[in-house]
Amino acid sequence: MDRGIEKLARVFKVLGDYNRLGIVMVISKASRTVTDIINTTGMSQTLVSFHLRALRKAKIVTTRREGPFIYYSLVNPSLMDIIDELSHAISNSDPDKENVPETVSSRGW
Amino acid sequence: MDRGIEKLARVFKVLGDYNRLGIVMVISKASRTVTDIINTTGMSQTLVSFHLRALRKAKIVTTRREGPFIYYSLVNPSLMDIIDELSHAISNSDPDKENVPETVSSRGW
DNA sequence: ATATCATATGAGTAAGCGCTCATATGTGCC
DNA sequence: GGCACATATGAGCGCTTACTCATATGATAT
Repeated sequence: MDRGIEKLARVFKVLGDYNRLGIVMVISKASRTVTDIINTTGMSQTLVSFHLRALRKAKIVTTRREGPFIYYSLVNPSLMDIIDELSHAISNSDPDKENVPETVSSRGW
Repeated sequence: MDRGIEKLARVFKVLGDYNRLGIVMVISKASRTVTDIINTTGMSQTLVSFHLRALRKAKIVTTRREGPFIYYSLVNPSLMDIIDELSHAISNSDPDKENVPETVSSRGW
């Protein structure tokens, strides 16, 4: 069992969830409060907290407390670039959708 | 539900398995026979086939038949670069291992 | 101290996932 | 055709995962 690959696979797995990926995108530009994430994504408080725990455990996000608020941000901001690259890579290589592929980072988040 | 993100999450999820990630790495340099993959990874034939199905369905790999052999290769070879980038990104950003982090692509595969 | 807002946690559940076993399909050779 | 090799497939099973509910913790203000 290669430890490096195992760890890498774990990061992929954590990112391999629609809601979690959404959270990562929300906090990718700037650090965000949990309430921010709740409002932007529309998920329930508990669900957001649940996924944030997974992202914390995988060391993908960090927290900074500021009064009653907790700000979440990416441990490594370049992660978002990698996500974007992957997004491009997959939209280039499957032609079974006819509309122009929307880049992930082109949304309002 | 954003379709682009959903699809991206699905690719992440498929890559988020130790065995599958191993297969991707095996075939990343050059296309490989199923038997090659079996021998290189040490997995059982059924298990390799099982994971190859998932990788096919996610359009991460393609096949080319040559006689009785089926060669598997990455649909988009740049995927391996992205995997490597992510590998570096995570090994840079957690200092709780003291030994020099081994790059994924530095193994013999 | 109590109330309120912000966030986290533990238990429970249903669905999904990884794996194995047995078997099927496909290809080339005799 | 029949055999050997290469690969795929369907069913079944246990473990993990995503989610919700209820509740707990932490911070601030009154």
